[in-house]
Amino acid sequence: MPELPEVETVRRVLHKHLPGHQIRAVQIERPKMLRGQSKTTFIRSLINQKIVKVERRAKYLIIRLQTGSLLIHLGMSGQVFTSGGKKPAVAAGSVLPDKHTHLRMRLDKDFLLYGRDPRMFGRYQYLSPEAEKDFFFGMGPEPLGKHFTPEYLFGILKLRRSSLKALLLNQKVIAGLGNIYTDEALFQARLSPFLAGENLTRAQTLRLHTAIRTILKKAICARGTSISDYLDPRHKKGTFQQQLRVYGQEGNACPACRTLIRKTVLAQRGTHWCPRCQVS
DNA sequence: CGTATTGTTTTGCC
DNA sequence: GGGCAAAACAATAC
Repeated sequence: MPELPEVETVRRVLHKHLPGHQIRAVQIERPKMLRGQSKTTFIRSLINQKIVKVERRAKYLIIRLQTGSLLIHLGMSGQVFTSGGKKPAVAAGSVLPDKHTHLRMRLDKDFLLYGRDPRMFGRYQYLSPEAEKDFFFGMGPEPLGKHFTPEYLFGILKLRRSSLKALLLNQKVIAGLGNIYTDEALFQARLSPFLAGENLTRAQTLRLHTAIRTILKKAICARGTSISDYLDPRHKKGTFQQQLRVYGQEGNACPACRTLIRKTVLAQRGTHWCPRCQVS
């Protein structure tokens, strides 16, 4: 379930290894992953291009090329694996590429890059320099960036009647939060996920702003959350699952007050909260 | 075999 | 025309 911290972890690993490499061959096994873009256009756009750097916007990986970029969204179960020199892309005991490996790229110096996605909720896409401007238009600020201020958050929540849960998941409000970090941030801020944005006080907004940034920074430090299948490009698990306080903790005691953590559906998502700590 | 899982896009209502 | 909610969509594990 890659959200901002997982995608950022993947970005950092890729950025360490990929820049300077040239793309020699591209295979795409499941054209559906291209979301309508033609396979030939995709391959023709990538081939012989040199990778300049690897960036991230929201939950999107941007592998920047000399001309345009390769955009990767990991969806729910997406993984990117690389290997270079003597290091295999294949973890000991695993079989790669397998039937879920939809993207295979050979770079120079026998460097490999695989895209794997069992549920195929993710996407691979080539973006021309012009297309990229439109693609991210209207997306909310990066929560760890300078545009995400308490004033911005207060201003945008004030206008909205939706629940905090729905608003934090809305990428036009804030970019990069998913289900796990939304629930964790609301718990840390001691705010009910049911609370409407417009009812938030300045003090509560400040708490939420701090909580979002703190949780994301901690999760990046922990290299993300590996609950079911998330792995970084070198097959390394994250460790933030050890620090989850509400997500997946239904029926367990709240770490702050020992009340049992509850779970319900809100904004069409599984939502975890402490009914005592998160009352308003 | 129905249910749960999630992020993005689409649809239709107000 | 924008906010909002719900559905659609992608596919698998259990």
